[in-house]
Amino acid sequence: MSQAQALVSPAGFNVQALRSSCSTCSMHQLCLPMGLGESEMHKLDQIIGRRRKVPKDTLLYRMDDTFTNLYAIRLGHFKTYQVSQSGEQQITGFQMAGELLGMDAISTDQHHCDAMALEDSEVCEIPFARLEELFGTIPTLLHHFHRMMSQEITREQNVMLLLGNMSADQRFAAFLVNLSSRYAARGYSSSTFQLRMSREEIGNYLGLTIESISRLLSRLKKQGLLRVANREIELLDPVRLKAMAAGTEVCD
Amino acid sequence: MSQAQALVSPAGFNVQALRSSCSTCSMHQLCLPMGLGESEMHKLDQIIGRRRKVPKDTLLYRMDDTFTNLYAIRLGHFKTYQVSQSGEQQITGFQMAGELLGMDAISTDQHHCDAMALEDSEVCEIPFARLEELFGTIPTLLHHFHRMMSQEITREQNVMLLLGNMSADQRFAAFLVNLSSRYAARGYSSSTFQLRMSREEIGNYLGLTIESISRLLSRLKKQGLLRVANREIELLDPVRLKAMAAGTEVCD
DNA sequence: CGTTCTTTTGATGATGCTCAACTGGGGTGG
DNA sequence: CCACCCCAGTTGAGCATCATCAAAAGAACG
Repeated sequence: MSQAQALVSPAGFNVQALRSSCSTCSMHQLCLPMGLGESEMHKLDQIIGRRRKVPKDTLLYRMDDTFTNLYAIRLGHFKTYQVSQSGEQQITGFQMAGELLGMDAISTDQHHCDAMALEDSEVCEIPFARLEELFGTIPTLLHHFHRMMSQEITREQNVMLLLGNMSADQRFAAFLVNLSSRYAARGYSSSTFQLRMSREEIGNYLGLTIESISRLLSRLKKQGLLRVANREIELLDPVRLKAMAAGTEVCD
Repeated sequence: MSQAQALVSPAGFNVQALRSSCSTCSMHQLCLPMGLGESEMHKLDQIIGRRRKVPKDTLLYRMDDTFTNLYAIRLGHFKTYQVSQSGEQQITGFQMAGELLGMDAISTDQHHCDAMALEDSEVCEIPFARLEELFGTIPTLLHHFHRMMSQEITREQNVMLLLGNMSADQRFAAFLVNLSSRYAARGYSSSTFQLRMSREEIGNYLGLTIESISRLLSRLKKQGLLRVANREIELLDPVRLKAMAAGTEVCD
């Protein structure tokens, strides 16, 4: 029975339906199997474990858990955060469909952060040991995996730049522009989208307080750069917003 | 002619002498060849290009350079920094012997930052394409490479934590403690070492100004936590310093 | 031994934080 | 269906931390 059939099985719920299949996944051009041929993608499918649902506010993994799987986000949004020695949490990233979770755990075989679903989500479990075996036979896969790890490194460097020497205005504008482009890459609107995270979470990520985020939103709204209704956001002037992130446009 | 012979060749300067050899390198237990056997290390030696000298204040590579090599630091210290759109630079890391430079460039085949020597240094050029070929035959090497990339990711996450919600005191203490442990791992004193970077560079890295760093140094000196003479540093009370980094000990 | 660059120290000020009160939307129970 | 509550978010006032500006002192270099 093919997986496509399984997915429409009249039985409704079906264990087979929970098996992941890269070829039928809308994210496969952004995710690990990018650039693979049919047969290679099939090999990858073989090692990918179950598809796992992660309800909102639930942990996918937790700091110090032993590392066995990477997770590809199939659906939904996550946040990853570290907890400092003094108990403060620092959000290190917001991840969306097509992105890979858990790469920071390879170095010590222990996860270095918590990963929590911001909404009901689904991930594909990828046993890392078996993935490494596959690398030997599919160089394309290996190369793309390296690109994804490298991309994570540069993403974090950009956040360091943001936290290290950008003003509150710039940080927030950069944050919105970043979200916008990631939604665009997924075929969604680059101008209208829902924030999946609270103001507090945005503030934490950007090294600011919830009050600052709230004020920032109000000001950008007043300046006609945004339309805001709760977590629904519309970017009215992406060009000026980018200029603001770059520090060209001063927000007054 | 063996490489060991080449190194002591009476001819003095000698092209062979500039060939790298992992087995004779004091850093090989920290660096890429960690855990490799004799023959595997030899294979790695085969692909490693020349050993390259990088004089102080010289760029090893520059942002937007096309990526062909990773670099293993054999000797010396480097800084990597990004330049923001507004022209500000943000130092993203200080690297020392045994560490790998250039991993952020894999994702786009272009370097994403500048790498500059903080003192006269030497690196081993590692052609990445050939390294990837080797991965197919030496799984241990591949696995360790993944660990090194992953380690870079967690390192950066720690910096995000530092920049995102630590006070100036905590940042600076964490910085010193980090240097200390890295020197310890290399067999140097964990309490006495030379800062290879200027106060300005420290400040830039930590998201602070040079004046703040200077004041911080003066205060820690007055409190008896440090001895400072120019760039020579002695940590007099590592325990309290760690407590300060953790936010337990308040610096008054 | 002068020149230049880095560092130190002091005085002042702005950005973003803290604390506090208020608003509004969504869910729940009467 | 409405009233109420609760939580997330908003707004305001005052304040702290760290930045900025300025000047002097000290190291490094030729």
